[in-house]
Amino acid sequence: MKLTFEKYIASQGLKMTRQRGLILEIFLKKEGHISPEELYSLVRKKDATVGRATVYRMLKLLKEADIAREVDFGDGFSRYEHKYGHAHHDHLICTKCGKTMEVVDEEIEALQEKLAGRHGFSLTSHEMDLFGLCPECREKEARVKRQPPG
Amino acid sequence: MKLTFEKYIASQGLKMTRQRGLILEIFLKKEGHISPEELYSLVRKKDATVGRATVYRMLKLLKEADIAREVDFGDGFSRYEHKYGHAHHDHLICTKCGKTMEVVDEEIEALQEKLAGRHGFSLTSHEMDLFGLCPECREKEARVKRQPPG
DNA sequence: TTCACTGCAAAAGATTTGCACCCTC
DNA sequence: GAGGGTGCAAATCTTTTGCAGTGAA
Repeated sequence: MKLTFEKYIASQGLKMTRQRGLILEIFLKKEGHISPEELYSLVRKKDATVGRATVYRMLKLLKEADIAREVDFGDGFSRYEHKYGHAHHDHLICTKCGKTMEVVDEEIEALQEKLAGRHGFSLTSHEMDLFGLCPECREKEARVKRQPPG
Repeated sequence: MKLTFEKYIASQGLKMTRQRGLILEIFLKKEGHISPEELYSLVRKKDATVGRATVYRMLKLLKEADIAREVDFGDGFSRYEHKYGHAHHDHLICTKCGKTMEVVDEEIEALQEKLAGRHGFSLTSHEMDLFGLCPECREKEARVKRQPPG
């Protein structure tokens, strides 16, 4: 993965730097998605001199190098996840506690292709986010109903 | 639809105003999605005294009244669409020309429920955006390949 | 008459950019 | 040594908010 990035960097006539190495390392360690701000704060813990702009610029680069994927839960800020050991997947998002799960359903994937095909589209990517209540929050909800406060 | 809004307004102890009437009217006329800025500029054409904040506040209200749905294509700004004659649907988006189509596939909808259920989630909503090339852009693409410029 | 509503301008919050200096290659 | 990279602060861009005046019920 690091190699992939170095190859990309070289192919574009760009340069490898201490900052890029550090950001990449931390980004790859993080499973699931991470916001630029979270990443920035993790990076700062290791090296407080790195600037916020560098993190943003690096994320853009990672996307171009096809190492990161940008996801958007529509809550006002972006998130990124690396593709290492992470094939494409969709998200189950709890609207109460914010927990997310990565899921894939091959049947759905296939139907998406068919659906697009029926309209003459050729698909390059998709994003599917399913919002609802996670098991824990459903349980809590049920408990509240049984015994209302007050 | 206008009635639905008026009912909602009344039920919340809010008031109907000239601005709200105008924004609602223009919003309902627009098929497909519209960004706050677009809506604002359409409204200004009819009444140049309406403020941008009023449009934003109205969109929030329309969402609460369950008349509008917010969609997010992850390009940095929000979009809204009304539900009048618009059942739930997903989107096919051309990454080249930006054209969008509304689509629904009952089979996919059903599988989404099943998928969520397998993980103990109860769904309240979802967003599915399929990105790719529309028929026209595919055709153009193919033509370019056959006869490269230069 | 009472509050909700409005426009404006300022504020907020995420992301980008201009610039002078730094450091790979 | 050349040219890309960096940090910082300022700039952008979308959306929200505070406020004093306005208007619906």
